[in-house]
Formats: sequence, C-alpha cells, structure tokens
Amino acid sequence: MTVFRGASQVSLDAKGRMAIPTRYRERIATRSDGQMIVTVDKDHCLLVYPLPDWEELERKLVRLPSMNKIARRIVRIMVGYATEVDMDANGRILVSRELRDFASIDKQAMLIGQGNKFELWDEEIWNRKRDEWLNEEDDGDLPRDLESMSF
Amino acid sequence: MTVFRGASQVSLDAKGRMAIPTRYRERIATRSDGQMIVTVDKDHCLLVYPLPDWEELERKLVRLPSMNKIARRIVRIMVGYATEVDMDANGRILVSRELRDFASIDKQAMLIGQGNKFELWDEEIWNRKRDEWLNEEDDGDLPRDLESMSF
DNA sequence: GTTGAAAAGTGGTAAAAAGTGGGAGGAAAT
DNA sequence: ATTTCCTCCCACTTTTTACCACTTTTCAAC
Repeated sequence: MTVFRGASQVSLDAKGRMAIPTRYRERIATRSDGQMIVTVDKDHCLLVYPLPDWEELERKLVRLPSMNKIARRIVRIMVGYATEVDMDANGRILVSRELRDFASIDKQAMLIGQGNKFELWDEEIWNRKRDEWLNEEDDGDLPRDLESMSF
Repeated sequence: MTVFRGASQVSLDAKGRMAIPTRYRERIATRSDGQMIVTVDKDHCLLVYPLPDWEELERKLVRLPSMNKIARRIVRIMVGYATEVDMDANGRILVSRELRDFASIDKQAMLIGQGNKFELWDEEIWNRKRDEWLNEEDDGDLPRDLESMSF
C-alpha cells in the first residue's frame, strides 16, 4: 500500500476550506471516494484520515479497556472530535471552526504526510516545534534499533 | 552495488531546479527510472535517495516503537518531509520551496555523495561547517571500530 | 593551439493544471 | 416569514510543468 509522505504548505480561506495537494487526490478519491475524517491529536495538531483508515483505527480505539483512564481520555477526545468531510469538486475539504480553533490554525498551515494519515499544523507552530525536536534529539535514550540504524 | 561518492558544486535556478551531475545520472536512471526522494536531515541539510533505497529505509522507520518520543520525532520529520521527485529530460530535479527553506538553500549548493544517498547543503553553510568539523578537537568517544581503523 | 562537434548546463515559454474567491440556491433556525 | 448560515458550483487568477532553444563547456582531432 502506498503511503502519504511529504510536507506541503497549504492555506485556508475565510470559510475554512483547504485544498488537498494534487499528488494525493487521486489516491484519496480511489481509496474512499473523497471521504475523510479530521480529528484532533494530543500534540494539538489535527489528523486527517481517509475514511476506511479511520474506521479501522476507531474499531481498535473503542475496544480499549474502559477502566484505563488514559485510554478513556484519548478515545473520548479522538472519537469526540472526529468529523467527516468530503473533497469538493476542486479538491478542497472544509475544516470546521472547532477544529481550527483547537489547533490554532489561521490562514497558513502545513500538511504533513504520515503514512496512512496526515498531520495538519499551523505553519508557525510547526516550524517552531520542528526546530525544538531537532535540537532535543541529541539527549535522551534512543531505541536500540534506531541507534544502530544508518540513514 | 555501486556507491555515490564525491562532492559537486551545483546550482539551483529560480524555480528550484537542480541538475544532477552527469556521472550519477545513468546509475539513477537504471536504479529507479529517475525517481528519487528528497527529505531533511537533523543537521539542516537535505538527503537525496533513489526511491528504492528510501523505501527500504522508510520500512524500517515506520516499524520503530511509536511510544518512544525520540523515535516518533525522527520518523515524523523524515517521513513528513520526504518528497518524491523525478529527473526531467535534462537530468534536473525540482527541489520544493519547503525543502529549500528548511536547508536555507538559495542558488549555490553542494551535493555530497554518501553511499546510497546524497547530502545537499547550502554551499556557504557547507564550507563553514566543514571547517568547524576539521578544527574540532577529538573529544568525545569514538566507536570501537573507528578507533582501530587506519585510513 | 585551433577548430569542430557533441554533450551538458541554463533559462524561457506556452499550455495545462491547480488555487482562490465569490455568489446563488437551499436549509435551518429564530 | 425572514434572516442567517452553509454548501455546492462557477469563473477567474496564479502556479506548475513539460518542452524547447540557446549558451557554454568539454573533448578530440587536426
């Protein structure tokens, strides 16, 4: 299965409409007839899934043990904010005000391909976080597999 | 398998197009029909892979433990920026604005052969860093294998 | 050393594709 | 019933991309 990858600068218009970069459109149209789910992430960005991929994840989420506090919270938030959107004739999706507010997305955003989904960040926040992450990476424990990996 | 080696000064035009040095072209055309992936490195340069080599690495990356923060970040950034490019009829690839911005690449750059991939640096930054690296004292621990190696 | 030919580098252009904004029609709410 | 909000569609603008053409360099032969 092909994966989504790559970073694109995207802009949202006054109505909250966002154009999906062309290189992804055909894949999305094929996979889910343009139907996607947008929800929130604990890092305060948004997540964008083709509908079937979301459904698969959702099935796993709702099966998590209800007694576990952390699991409950994640499920509550992710399922709670999950919003179905459709690509319009111009390849745009409408991102609701609630979701935009959650992620502090105004006009300029970054759409980041992450395998079976996208992350959507306010552009400024993305750039700042990215540089933080790159600078922090030198300390802390690396997973064994990563330590021995050559890029 | 042949490896990429050697440093080449390359220039990008106003559109971000960069000519791959001729000596590499045939190898790339053979290996991946001209398809390559450009992504970012934590040292703020770009990495350029023939598509199959990238895919192999990507498979390893996405298998890293999701719960590990550092691994998550590296994957997020490397996959997040990975952009597919094709050599055009003149042996050039188009480096997107996002990637050029990340690595501060303007007109003049250095393409550094590094085995199965290339590094791409802004020329000025490369020259400065290179001198820094050469002047740095040999402090810190060397890997065992390096200590005992004779050049 | 000079000339010629071929290959590589570089920039431009035109057609096509994508991005963007606006408005009309309809639904929902008050 | 009127107003507001949404959604879908249309049209215009901008960007992208593929192709072409010209310049420069390289290499070889004389």
